[in-house]
Amino acid sequence: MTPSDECCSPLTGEPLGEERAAALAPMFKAMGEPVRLRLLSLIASHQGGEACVCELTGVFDLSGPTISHHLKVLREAGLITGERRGTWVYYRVAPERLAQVSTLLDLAPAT
Amino acid sequence: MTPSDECCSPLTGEPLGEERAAALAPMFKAMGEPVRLRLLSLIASHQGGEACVCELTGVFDLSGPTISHHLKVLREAGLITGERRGTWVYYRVAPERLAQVSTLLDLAPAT
DNA sequence: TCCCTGTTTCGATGGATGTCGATACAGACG
DNA sequence: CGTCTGTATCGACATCCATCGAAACAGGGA
Repeated sequence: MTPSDECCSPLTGEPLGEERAAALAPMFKAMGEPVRLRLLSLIASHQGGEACVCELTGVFDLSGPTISHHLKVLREAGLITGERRGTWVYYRVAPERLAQVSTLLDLAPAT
Repeated sequence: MTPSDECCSPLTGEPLGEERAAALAPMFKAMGEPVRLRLLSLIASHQGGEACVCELTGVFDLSGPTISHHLKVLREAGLITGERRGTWVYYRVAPERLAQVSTLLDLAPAT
């Protein structure tokens, strides 16, 4: 499913339709795992806006395949993008997707 | 676990610590289920800022216990609060929690 | 070419989770 | 008090998911 949907009115606007909810949920689900949330944070806060997988694996007491799996989930949720440069693979966040979620949760500033 | 933690600097600020991530993940996990995301949206967008369970059950093709279970997950994640008034139970969102998440995902406006 | 390292995929497994029916609890009303 | 309705809990079950080791793939160098 291509997440090329236009953006999101806040939750408070109108009830989320079934399809919209089904499209948004995977993003939250991806961030709903502590390791993945930390991975996302590590990538987002990394200098240069990107982080090498080789730098991420060492942070956790988890096997390489497990880290790779979590990165795949984040990638398929559209939250990060990966690029191979030579031997190493670099990941960076997808800012528009994070902004989309942030906007969704923005309750009306002042009622 | 009391979610009385201080607020959140954006993801881009510094890497999320293990505890902070463990505290935040349940919120995302709760919203990572389409039915729960719609429930949250239904409550958030409902007139008066609160919604009766009796109005929520009919929206979905799911049993009462299942809806009750999802509301419990949202409640335990701190995203909604419930109050019984007579026969019916009313739920409303916890604005500060949603704002917390929204802020967390707010990437620095301009780098 | 062969090997070495970094990363991903595969297959298996134990534990978490969404769903249901049955049941229990809470409050209103005769 | 008994009963009816709305909501929550319980127990069970099927499915999903995080994790691992083994193996495959990618690229760089000897």
